[in-house]
Amino acid sequence: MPQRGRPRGFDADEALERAVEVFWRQGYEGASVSDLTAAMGINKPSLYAAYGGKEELFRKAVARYAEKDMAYARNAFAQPTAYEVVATLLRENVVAVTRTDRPAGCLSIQGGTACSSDNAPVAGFLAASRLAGEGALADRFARAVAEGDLPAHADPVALARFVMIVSEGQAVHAAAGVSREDLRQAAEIALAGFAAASGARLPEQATQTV
Amino acid sequence: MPQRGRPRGFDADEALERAVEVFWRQGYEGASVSDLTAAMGINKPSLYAAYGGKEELFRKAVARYAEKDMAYARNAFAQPTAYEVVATLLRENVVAVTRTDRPAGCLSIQGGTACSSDNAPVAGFLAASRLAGEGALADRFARAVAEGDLPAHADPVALARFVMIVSEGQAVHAAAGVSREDLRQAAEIALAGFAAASGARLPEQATQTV
DNA sequence: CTATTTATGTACCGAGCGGTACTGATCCGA
DNA sequence: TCGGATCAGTACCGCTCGGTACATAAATAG
Repeated sequence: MPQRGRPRGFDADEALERAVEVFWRQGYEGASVSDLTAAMGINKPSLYAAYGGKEELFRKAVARYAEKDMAYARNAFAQPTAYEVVATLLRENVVAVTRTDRPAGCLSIQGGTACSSDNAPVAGFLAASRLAGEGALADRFARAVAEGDLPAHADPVALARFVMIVSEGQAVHAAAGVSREDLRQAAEIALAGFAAASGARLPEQATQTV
Repeated sequence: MPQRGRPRGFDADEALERAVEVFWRQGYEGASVSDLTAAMGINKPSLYAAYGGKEELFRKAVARYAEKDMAYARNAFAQPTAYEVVATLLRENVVAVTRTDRPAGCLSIQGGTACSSDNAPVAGFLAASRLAGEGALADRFARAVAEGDLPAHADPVALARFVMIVSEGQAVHAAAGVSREDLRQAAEIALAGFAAASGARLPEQATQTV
């Protein structure tokens, strides 16, 4: 179907990308519509016509973030063993939250853990999406138990929770300015903890020490 | 020195306590001055006269929070061994971020990890205070190395970072509504990781498994 | 008593918020 | 070339923001 009417004067996908960065840096409440339109290079009515409003734009931004900036997580899930899943997840998470071409931390947390009662749905939406990722990881660990890759007594849900907690802590730390190398050390300690607590089969020799 | 002029019609300390809860639940930016005065039971001019302004009130609220709600941390630091310091810290942190008589999570994170550029000092202040706690923990671990309680090759700074990362993740998770018991499991995994990675002397038998 | 000092409560300030009405500009199809 | 459709830009909406002026109430000092 050919286009009808005047064509859009900006790239909606690229403008959304700019919005991602503003929300990431300033949070949902800290990002004003004026901040957003300035970064996106458009006017307010264009924002409302193309995305529906501030909250809808935020949800679209989070979706884009999950697809582009969290791609490493899907890659991690595809690793053959639970240990390698966690190793990839934690190490790649450290890289993701400390990219120099991106705001520090993670949009899912920077977006807002707390907010005014008016915006409570936003914080709830972010929390739910984080917990959804945790559920997917638990499913992956359950598969590992079924495959004998994790021992039968391992608790997939508890292990997934631990890994996500570490990831979230890494993101908070990164937002505070902690360096990639410093976070890497912490990731290795967490990985050792995972190995010790889960009884996971290790790829090489022993757990690392700091 | 006797009082001069009309006496204050409210308890400044109790009102500050109410402000702590509002900031904790809604974050710095999400808490409007009207929200605060309503919860504190005072009018705006009283707030400005007694505390100086919104940002000053927030700083006083954080100070009060650190003194009252983080008392468990000072208790943890006084434990005799590094392992017990971490065990107390992580376990008590789980309790602190899931109190039913308090907002979920931790003011230091709920207060705001990201915010508008106008309020950047607030986020920076919170990040700095978290990292200060991490430094204190690193000092405690350094003492443990000196005392032979941690092996000489243990890295106090890296270990402290790991523990704080887990604490922050626990707070984020708690704010998302995860239960105390669920967080406890994660704390035990982290503790096992600390033991495995640090080579700390354990109080009893072996590391726990989930 | 009056004078002084401090707190309270109302009413208000300029500024910015999220969101929109309206006027033109720019494309398509007929 | 013209009509319908969609977008762009300005200018504005009501509302709330953080913060304050001002008049009044309640205490002490003399």
